[in-house]
Amino acid sequence: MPRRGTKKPYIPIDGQACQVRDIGICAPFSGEALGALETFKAAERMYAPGRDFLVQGESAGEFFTVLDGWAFLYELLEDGRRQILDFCLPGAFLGFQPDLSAPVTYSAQALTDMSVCVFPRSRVADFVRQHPELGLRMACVAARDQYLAFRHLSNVGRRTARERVASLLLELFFRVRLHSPASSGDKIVIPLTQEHIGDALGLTSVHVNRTLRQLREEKLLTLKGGSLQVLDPDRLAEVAGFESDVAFLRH
Amino acid sequence: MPRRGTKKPYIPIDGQACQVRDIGICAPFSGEALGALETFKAAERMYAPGRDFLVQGESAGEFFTVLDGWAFLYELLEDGRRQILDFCLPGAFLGFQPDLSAPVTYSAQALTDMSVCVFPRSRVADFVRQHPELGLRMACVAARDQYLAFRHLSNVGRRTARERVASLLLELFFRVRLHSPASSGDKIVIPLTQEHIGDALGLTSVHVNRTLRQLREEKLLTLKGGSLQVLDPDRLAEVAGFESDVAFLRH
DNA sequence: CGCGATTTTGATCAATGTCAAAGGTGGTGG
DNA sequence: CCACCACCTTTGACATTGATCAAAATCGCG
Repeated sequence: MPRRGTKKPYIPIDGQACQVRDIGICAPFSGEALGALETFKAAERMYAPGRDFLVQGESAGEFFTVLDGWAFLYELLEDGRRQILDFCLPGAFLGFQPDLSAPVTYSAQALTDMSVCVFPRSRVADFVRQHPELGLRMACVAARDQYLAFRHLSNVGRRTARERVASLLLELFFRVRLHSPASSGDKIVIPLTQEHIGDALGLTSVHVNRTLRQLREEKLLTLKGGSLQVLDPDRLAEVAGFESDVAFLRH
Repeated sequence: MPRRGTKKPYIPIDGQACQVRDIGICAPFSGEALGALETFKAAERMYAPGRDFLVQGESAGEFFTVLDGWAFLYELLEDGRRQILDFCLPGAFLGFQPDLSAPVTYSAQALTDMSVCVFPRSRVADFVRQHPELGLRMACVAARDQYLAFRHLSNVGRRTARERVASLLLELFFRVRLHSPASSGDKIVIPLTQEHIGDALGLTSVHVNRTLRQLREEKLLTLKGGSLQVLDPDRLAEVAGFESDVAFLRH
């Protein structure tokens, strides 16, 4: 939803306008505050697919907003089992934690080429004191992320494989379409392997494969070569067990 | 850990000092700001066990800090399956969400008699503008809660029943002991049924029962009549798959 | 003492994991 | 342009975990 008809004061960043101004941590700012926020920002950076740009157990000293591309957060158990905690799309805010000097508790890996906006942890407290809006905004974003994490937990804890797969794919479908004005067809680009999907849902990739085949045979969706086509959103939503409201559209 | 040797300026609330001053949302405040915070607070309230004080789908208009007692957050699927999202102990902060007028996305139920501190959602934005510390504090608490939710997700998604049960009980064991100066023995009060445990871990209560029996037979713990005794914390931690660091002790 | 809720146990079943191997696919260097 | 390679997908046979159903034992409490 575009905010009131005001012309948004885009800040040129390295020569181009910020693409996530309206959905990221900076959304509530304008005018002078936006300029100040610009001084808070430490850098802009790019990562290649497969790159771990946050590593569980290491201290990071910075946090991020995703400007472009996909990433995911994950946790690794000692024996190699992996749980994907969240998929991060443009606008996502990650790496912030209460104890700013402590090691981070999860890893983050790029799925595609991506660019991020980097903020230094050290100055966040000072900056929030000067610009209270930012603290509130961070709390709000964190609350929304908590909601997503809770939904994710319900899926994994209390739904069947079929429901989980349908639910995840449909959620990503909506999240992607919401912020890419181009694609409003039934097809989106989704840079995940079946193993990613399994690791997000607490399933093996083999079982994800079988489940996808089933959904394909029922003409609900196609997932092939990084491209997801949702053939019957309504029926798929039913399978996923979504209630009528689609509150998560807010991302 | 007590903050520097300063005498903490306890606010008398309805005649008694706040028990969660150091761990709740109010921790960073003192002096005049603390007085202001007091004016932000709307009420103090008590709930009996079993009482749903937040209901999924309804608008609440307020959020809470737990002063005393236990509660849990949960989500209900249409067919009655329940996922417990989090157990709330004194100091927990719940009910805050980005869109302050939207319906809440989860329910909250008291497990014991409990008392909560109530804040009005409507005034939070104004209040944060006046007291930026609060925004930062809320963001920090939210970040910590996200960490707990992520751990929970990893447990449910990628661990066996045995590991999940060990992990949850050990975590609660530490969380309880951390804030109740009295109990430093190997026994804590834990007001959960096996069904609660199952609903938190994505298991049936029957299977929780069998798993508990196994752990009991291995002399790792006892859970009986609302009382948990941890007989061998080290071996239990091994079963739970905890890495050496016990970062969650921060709650 | 009796009742509802909870725990415990057994027998059986279904969902999902494991292991293994055969296709696909895209990218890279010769 | 082809061949090869790494990685991903697909499928089959079988194993295992945890679910389901059902009933008995126990507990807390009025």
